[in-house]
Amino acid sequence: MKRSDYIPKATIERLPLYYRCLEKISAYEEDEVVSSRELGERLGIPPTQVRKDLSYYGEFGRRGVGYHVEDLKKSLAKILGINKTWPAVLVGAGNLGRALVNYEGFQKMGLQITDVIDSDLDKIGNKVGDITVRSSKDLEEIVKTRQIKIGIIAVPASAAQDVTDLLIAAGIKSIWNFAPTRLVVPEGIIVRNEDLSVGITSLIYHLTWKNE
Amino acid sequence: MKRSDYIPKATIERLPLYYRCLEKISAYEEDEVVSSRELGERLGIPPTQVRKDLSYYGEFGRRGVGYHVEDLKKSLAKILGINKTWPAVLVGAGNLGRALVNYEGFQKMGLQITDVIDSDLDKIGNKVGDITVRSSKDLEEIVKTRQIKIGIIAVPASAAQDVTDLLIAAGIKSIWNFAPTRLVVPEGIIVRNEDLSVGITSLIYHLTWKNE
DNA sequence: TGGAGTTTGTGAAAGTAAGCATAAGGCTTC
DNA sequence: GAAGCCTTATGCTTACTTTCACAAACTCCA
Repeated sequence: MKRSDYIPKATIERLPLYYRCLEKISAYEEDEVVSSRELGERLGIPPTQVRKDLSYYGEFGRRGVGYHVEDLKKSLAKILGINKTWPAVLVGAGNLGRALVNYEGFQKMGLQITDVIDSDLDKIGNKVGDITVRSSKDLEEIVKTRQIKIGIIAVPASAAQDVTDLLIAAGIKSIWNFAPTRLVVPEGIIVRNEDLSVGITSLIYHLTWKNE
Repeated sequence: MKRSDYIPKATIERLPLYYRCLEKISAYEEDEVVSSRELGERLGIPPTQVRKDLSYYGEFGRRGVGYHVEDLKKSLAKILGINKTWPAVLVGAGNLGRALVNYEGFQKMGLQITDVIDSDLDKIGNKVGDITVRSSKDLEEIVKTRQIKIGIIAVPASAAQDVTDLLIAAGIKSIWNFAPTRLVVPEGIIVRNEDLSVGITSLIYHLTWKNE
């Protein structure tokens, strides 16, 4: 697949939006074709931006016509790597952990949380959705047998670095971190921080300064 | 308070990180002063970036010395608007809603979820943390009496627009949206989307393309 | 007091991302 | 099959963000 040498980070953040929008169109509309204008309107993104983003990966549209919904959806799935299912292990069976396990939207994006780990002896053995909570002693075996590459951290900030080290020792390649702290990881490990406090703080900031 | 005419969006996203880092230093270290170099190192941000970000709002440091931890913390709290407490109403008492209510980190950032709304009759009357779930019929009264400006949407995408309209009708000024959909709102209403699927998809993308 | 060593604040330069303008292809109608 | 109207793809321009470079201010020590 074509792929330009340099692709803006912001473009990569928009691709999932395009994908999800196409899925919606595919499910609820009978249009076979969609224009960059319409796609953009639905997402609040200028049409030139939509086209430029897609152009980094090839020519998916037909001039004078638009983009074929199903084809573009498939292409985007392949670009994003969500044309296959990625098993993942989640650490932390608290409220947030349970919310993540039960969140329906992830399945569609290729994420499948297959295992849940917690250090709390009271929680081990309990069910979270269909999954039985296990001890971190089992982590390495779980990662190996399922060939898991993604670890999800949903523990308090104070425990996050220890969990990170455990995950990496077990062979994890990438970490989705919900703890509000910066993780130290070896070269080559991908970390994505999902810091909810930043979101609310930036909202409060805008509320505070709105009329000045 | 000084504030430059134009401030990069990215700067505003970093301010909460500085604030939280200062809080940690203030709580666990005895240093009274911190340099932009150290602050940056702890967060993985270049020191010049730290200084530039702060400089949009004034001169907080002393040359040759650094920044006084407590003073800078106070200044940032004021800049971010988190020197006061912001009451908020959350709609959607599902797993995610419960996780948000019980998340400890928000309190420190000025957010206090005071009320929870759900349309599910089975959930109304139940407790989420210390809060009793109420019907959307009570929304307007809740918002008025508590002078709530922030609404949090933790319902499925299909219900999100209806909830948005309700919140705005009740007098809400800003929305923190966890539903994976774009909300249509009148001029002047602030919306912040917290789209978890984007995070995991971008992680999978990087995992997919890592070695090419 | 003065010189060496720090560290901030900021204008200027470099690097990144978005938006514009236009060429090229495609459909429809007469 | 040609004119008119769409829509994509993309080089170029404009706008935004980060990084650099250095003056200014402070500390410490001889």
